[in-house]
Amino acid sequence: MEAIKLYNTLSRSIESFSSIIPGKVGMYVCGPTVYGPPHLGHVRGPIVFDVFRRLLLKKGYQVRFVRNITDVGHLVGDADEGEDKLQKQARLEQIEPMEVAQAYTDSYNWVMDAMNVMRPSIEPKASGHIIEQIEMIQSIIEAGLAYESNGSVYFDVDAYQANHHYGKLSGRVLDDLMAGAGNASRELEGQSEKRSAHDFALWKKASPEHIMQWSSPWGKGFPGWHIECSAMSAKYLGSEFDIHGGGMDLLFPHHECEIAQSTAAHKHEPARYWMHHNMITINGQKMAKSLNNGIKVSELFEGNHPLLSRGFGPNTLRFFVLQAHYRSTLDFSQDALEASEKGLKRLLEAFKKLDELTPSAESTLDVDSVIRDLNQALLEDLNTPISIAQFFEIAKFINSAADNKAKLSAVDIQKLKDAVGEYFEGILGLQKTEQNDNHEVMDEIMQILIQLRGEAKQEKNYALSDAIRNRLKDKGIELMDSKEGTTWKRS
RNA sequence: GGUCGGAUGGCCGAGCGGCUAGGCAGAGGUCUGCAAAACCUUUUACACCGGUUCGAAUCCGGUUCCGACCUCCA
Repeated sequence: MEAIKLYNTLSRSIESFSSIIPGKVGMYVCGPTVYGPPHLGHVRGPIVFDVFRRLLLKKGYQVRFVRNITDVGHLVGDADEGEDKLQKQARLEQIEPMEVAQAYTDSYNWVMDAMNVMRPSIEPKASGHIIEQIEMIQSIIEAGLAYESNGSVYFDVDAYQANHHYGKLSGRVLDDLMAGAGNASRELEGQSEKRSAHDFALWKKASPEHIMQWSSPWGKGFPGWHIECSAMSAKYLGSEFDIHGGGMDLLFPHHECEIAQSTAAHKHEPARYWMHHNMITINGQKMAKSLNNGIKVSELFEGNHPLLSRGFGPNTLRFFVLQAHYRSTLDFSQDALEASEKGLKRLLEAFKKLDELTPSAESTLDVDSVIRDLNQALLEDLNTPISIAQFFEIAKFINSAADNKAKLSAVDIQKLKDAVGEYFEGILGLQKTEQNDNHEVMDEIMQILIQLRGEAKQEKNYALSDAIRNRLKDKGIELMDSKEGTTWKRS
């Protein structure tokens, strides 16, 4: 089996990957909190980890890929202290919290499907694993590393610190955290119940008006902010599994807390490799709700956003994401999207010619080395931009051969076809055809037809103008004339 | 304030000690009824100041900017 190298946040270095059980990989990725429509930031992680999963599969591993849905427990900012995000949204929309969660889960998965991200092997919901979370909290209490206080349960960081290193993943030092805590003006709810400011909640007591609450040994409440991932990863992948992935913004406190909780409950660390992808930025800043600079995926697809003059398809978005290395920030702009779209189009046009090439007796191009580099790049910490660069080499080969400026043998042509199938489609997960259900582009086309038909009408060439209208109608598009002009719609 | 990361040509983005990254845009050419596509050629780089080295975008030190995390976040 070829060696896969990946950057492990735990060691801050690139390591050779080896699985706990030979040939099998357990992978857990933090999924979305489903309280809002999917935005651009939701897109990068799933794509990156999807490519890594596909790489593992292609290299012969059996992979169990778990990605959770968080539908409970997270609190909103200080403006809405103590109120569950889902509850808040539900109140606004006058529907059940679970209905909100379901709707956003569906739209999230719709986006994932559109981007050709494989569905997880298991997609556990936090709300469906309350018992597991309670059990895990109990074992942490039994280990003497958590305490109950006024109906809530907190993780005792100081007690844990006696025998473990809280902060080993993120490189935090407890004293620094204290220094930082003094700086934070915001007073979190229940701070006085804690023995120490850096203790974090495993279970939170719910106020009576709190809709989402469950019975527990400590009274009615809801699980803490980090316990779900620990409980669900252990349930489906075992208390020790291979890879845990997520965004860099989750490194601290979320993943740090996961390590502490799991270690407290299971006496050993949960994951061997921690993978973190970097953020998508816009004008150099990450997209965040607090900055109000997020772009919804639907807005991107439709071009319905102040920063966009037109829409871009999901395949383009996936390509755009993979043109940057996953550990670098990726700056979003219309220009960057356009460059990706054009580049992708060039690749797809070249691939189409693959079937029409007339083979030569021998090749004048080194197909093997390009494919070798392509494979090597993916094995080296998932260097997708380099692997894509090799596909541009391949496109150049194909185009040159099509122009009779180079020769490719039948064997090499087949190798290129296989590379497109195995790597471009199989691992990078890119589609060979961009389904252009793009309203902006469609509308531009329609405006041209409408204008031509208008000119025909001016010349009283009604045979032609009617022919245009009738033939469009046959294709399911209706033209409607009015004083203000002609509009169109799908009938 | 603490911790960590980054500054690459008009834009996006690789590289991390010597060898063209790549894409988009720009320029010239070939082809072409015109366009487009394609092909060939080509212009713009490594924030700044020192140091190590035969050789540095790449290593070390300093400076200046920018960002992430410390709070829900992908």
